[in-house]
Amino acid sequence: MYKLHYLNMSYCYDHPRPAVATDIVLFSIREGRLMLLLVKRAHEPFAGAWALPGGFVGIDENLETSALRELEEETGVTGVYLEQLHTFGESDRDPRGRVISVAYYALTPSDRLYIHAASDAKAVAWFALEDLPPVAFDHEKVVNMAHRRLVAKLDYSTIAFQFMPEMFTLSELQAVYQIILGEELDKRNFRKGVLAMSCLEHTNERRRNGNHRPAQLYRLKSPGRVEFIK
Amino acid sequence: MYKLHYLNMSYCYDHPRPAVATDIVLFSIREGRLMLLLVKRAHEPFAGAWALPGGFVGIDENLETSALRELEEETGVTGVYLEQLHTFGESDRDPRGRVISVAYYALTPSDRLYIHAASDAKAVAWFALEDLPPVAFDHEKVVNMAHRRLVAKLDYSTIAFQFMPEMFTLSELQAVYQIILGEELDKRNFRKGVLAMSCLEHTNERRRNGNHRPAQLYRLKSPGRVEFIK
DNA sequence: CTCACTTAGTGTATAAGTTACACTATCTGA
DNA sequence: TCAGATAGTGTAACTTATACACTAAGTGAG
Repeated sequence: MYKLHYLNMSYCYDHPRPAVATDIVLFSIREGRLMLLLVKRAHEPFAGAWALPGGFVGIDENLETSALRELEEETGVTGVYLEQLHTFGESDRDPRGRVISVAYYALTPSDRLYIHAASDAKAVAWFALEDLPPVAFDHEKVVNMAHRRLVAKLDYSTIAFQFMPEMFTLSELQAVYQIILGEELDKRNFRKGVLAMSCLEHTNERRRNGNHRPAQLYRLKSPGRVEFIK
Repeated sequence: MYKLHYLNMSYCYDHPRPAVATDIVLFSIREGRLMLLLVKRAHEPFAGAWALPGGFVGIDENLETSALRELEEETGVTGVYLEQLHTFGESDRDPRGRVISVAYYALTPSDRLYIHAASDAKAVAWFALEDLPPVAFDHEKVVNMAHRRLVAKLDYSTIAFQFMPEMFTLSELQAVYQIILGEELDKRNFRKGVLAMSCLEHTNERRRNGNHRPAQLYRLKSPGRVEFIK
């Protein structure tokens, strides 16, 4: 039976502490599919297996900072939209000992992705969500929760805009929604819906590609990537 | 600049680790108000100040277990509904050093509350949410997030049922919603709504108190306290 | 230069869901 | 038996969501 006292620091010094890590589920839309970024582990345990990018939190490092740093170190990806997902702390989730993982999910537009294996990750690659390889630790659980959160937030937030580049057409935006939701949406209702949020403004530019009418380019109204409804 | 490797355990042993704690925001409806449980701190820092119940996580202890244990040790309260809220990890949130806190919120019906100051808490007391004393650390932020979450979940989940005793009348349930939302609800629409969820069944018992028509008693349909929509 | 092709862009009628609203029912206690 | 108190019930108006088909504006080939 534990006999710990609340914020009695003697416990802090006298007892072994769990390690604290961050893990990141980075989503992006690529090749018309919802994909996420995995790194190939170089070391035991699970050496050679795919896993979420992540790593241990520095003693004076904020959690978000840690997540962004690990992501950059292992994959070279920066400038993503980041949100905390859940903290996974089952005492047996890491075979080497107690590791508590604060999981984040991140979103990035498809045009801002250059990735490279770095740090001690052997390789970095994008995988379609519905076609994941086996992953290390409890990372499948983390990925599933991140996906459920993403789908849920599509309905009541503007989170999907984080997948879009600076300027985009309404058809492109609709395609993103359809990919994440896995269903077709009605074009007119979709446009009515997103314009009713009144967080889009149309630029004076158009996208002309292919032998057809060029599409109006839109951007987010308020400067920066704002989320209006949490 | 950090040079940490992902799950390279050498980091774990070579570097100082943050302490990990759990904090619990326990809500209940009392005296017609939404209240939460605070403990008076016995030790520095913030000795004598009110704070959320909580404490350090044991090295082999699951996070939920830790939260429930701390709650019981410090306040005597058991058997609550518990859900993870958020993990607070700002590097300066505790004056003594790095403490990462996994915050939970908990709900309990008003009839199952016996509280007593225990462990090294000087005192334990319920406070109305809109009339909180100054609280230690970043606990005000934690409380605010817990409250927002609670209000948000009223709309799309059956979480409010966790405030109810085994059997309750629809008027009592409506009162709970009104207290949490801070607004009056239409009686007929409310009853239509909750009955449409079809997770209530009416018992054959009635509550007769006061000089008026007795009310039908309901209970949750499925055994246990189930939440249907996460 | 015009025609075939491709995607962009637009409005309306119906269905579904939400809101507003007032009276009768049933019990207690004087 | 009557006054007082809370329980319990339905409907019409309004708002929101859904289903649905054609015209517009480019490109490129013949």
